[in-house]
Amino acid sequence: MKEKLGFLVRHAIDSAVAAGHLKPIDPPPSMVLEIPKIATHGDFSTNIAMTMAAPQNRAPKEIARIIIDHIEDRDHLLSKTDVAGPGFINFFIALDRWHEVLKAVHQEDTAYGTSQAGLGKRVQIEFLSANPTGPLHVGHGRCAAVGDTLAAILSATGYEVEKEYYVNDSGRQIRTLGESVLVRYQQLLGKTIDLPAENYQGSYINDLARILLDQEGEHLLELPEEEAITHCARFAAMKIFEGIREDLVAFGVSFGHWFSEQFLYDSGAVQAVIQDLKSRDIIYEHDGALWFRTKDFGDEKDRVVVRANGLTTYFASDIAYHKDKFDRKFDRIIDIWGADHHGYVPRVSASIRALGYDGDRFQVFLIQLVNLLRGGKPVAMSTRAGEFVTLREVIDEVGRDAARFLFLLRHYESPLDFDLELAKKQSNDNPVYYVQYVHARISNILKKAEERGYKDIDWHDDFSKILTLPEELQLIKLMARYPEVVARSARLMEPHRVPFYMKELAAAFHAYYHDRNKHKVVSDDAKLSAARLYLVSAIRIIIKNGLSLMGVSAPETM
RNA sequence: GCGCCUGUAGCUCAGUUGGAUAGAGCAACGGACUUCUAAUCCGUAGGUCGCAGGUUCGAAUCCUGCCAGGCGUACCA
Repeated sequence: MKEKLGFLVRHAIDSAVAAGHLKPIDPPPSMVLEIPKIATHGDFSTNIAMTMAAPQNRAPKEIARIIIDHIEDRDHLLSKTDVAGPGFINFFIALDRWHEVLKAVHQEDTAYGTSQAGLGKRVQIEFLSANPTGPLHVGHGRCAAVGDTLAAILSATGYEVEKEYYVNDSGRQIRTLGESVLVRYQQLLGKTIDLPAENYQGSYINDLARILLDQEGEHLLELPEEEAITHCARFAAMKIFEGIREDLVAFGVSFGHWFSEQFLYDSGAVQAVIQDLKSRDIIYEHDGALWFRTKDFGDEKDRVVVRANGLTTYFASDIAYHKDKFDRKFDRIIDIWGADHHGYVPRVSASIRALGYDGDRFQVFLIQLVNLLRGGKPVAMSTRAGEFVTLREVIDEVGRDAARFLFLLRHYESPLDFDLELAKKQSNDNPVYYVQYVHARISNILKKAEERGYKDIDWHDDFSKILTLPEELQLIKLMARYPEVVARSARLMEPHRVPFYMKELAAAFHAYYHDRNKHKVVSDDAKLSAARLYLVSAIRIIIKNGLSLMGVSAPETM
């Protein structure tokens, strides 16, 4: 709808210029068409006459009038056009043109809302990538929900999307994990050793030690310490990783690729990239360590890649990792990190530029932290002390649908308060059910309608003459906006726009549904019933599509 | 100190790339179930958009400086 109108206006400006009524414009003015807040200002409005006023050296209202005079509305899209305020042009869409939206929704069905902006482009989105040193917690849940939904939204706008999880299965934190498990293992066998404070303290370490003991017996005691630690580390990381994968299944998140950090070492990729950069003097030696000249590429200082003790830093493998991503030829590479990693962005960007890649293709989105509450009171969380609420506990307690919806309901740049009590409530506080209820209600209407003989209703041109109530028109206009909501959500990488739109559509439907005396969907009037059934089933399609982007189910009954 | 994020109704938050009269939900108050599902709806009330300047036809939105909160600022991950 908006595109058609945009075409009309651009065409009008061109013909006004051709007729000599306006000066040629270079570059052509950017078109902002928007839906006014106030209904009496029309279905769409544009400020284009005002932005053209200065370069044209004419009054905005005068320009607006000229543009309107040159609109050639051959398809009778518009019922009225006028100039208002300081120079807005307000457009009123002809009533019967709106109803075609319903036809489009039904025809496109699960594809309604998809678009082509990303067609032919490959995007990789890496998210979550939690270390296999402990179970997923609530904060991970937010990253998972946001990443997964962004992937779905990008996919809906035509991109070929690859979701990847980077597994930090190497390095110091894995060794620490091994040490922690070994100590607990030894304790189980009666040895009196304390768990060092820098080790992982969580009770899941005890559980892992117990499983290890049950499965393999006491033989680890006889191994040299290094070997025992390595063995424990492998065992624990594998077990924890299995758990993470199970949690992700329960949360409805899937990855196309799992990328191992260890692989970057085993394949020699890390050493190779270090050698290469060293030969180009981008990596240099100082105080016995190897430093990357990140400062020359926008970071505030140079960063260590290999420490004086010979161990590589996390940054070293990340350089090789991002090189690998670029070598896989994606048009866009997106990293989604927790906001506590934001200080890390400049050095990774620096390394990408230092390697000669196009830094514009790389974007990092930082997800702000989650504050877990219960009944308004903060729940203490500390990974190191092992006090945290796991994602699994949240899924078990509030359900996957509620958890995902609530994680998505906030702009990712805002910290999120996640209240467990609120998430469980089946009331107005909890928008998940509010939206899902629409799907259930409409499903029920369709079931009832079928019992009365209304089935598989097709579009009929009469519908535009039947569905004329203001509420019905309002619903249709709302439905017309859906594709743009998805497109905008993808363009701005802001998934929260989808649930907000869903709430709005749900509210409009509930209000419509509730006034049954005025507009009951299924009645004795066959034509009216058919038209309204067509209307509500279109709403159901959009609700289902939107929820599907969020990974939230659309129940038939509640 | 420096960097990133945030600041809008009592609370939790939206706000269409700078538009016309500031928007929801919750909480509060008053109403609606003989119904296609009340997990719903209708109404009332609630605002110095953190503060101060600036940019222009026009600012919650952009710029500058403050104030407050969160996070970060390792030869940690």
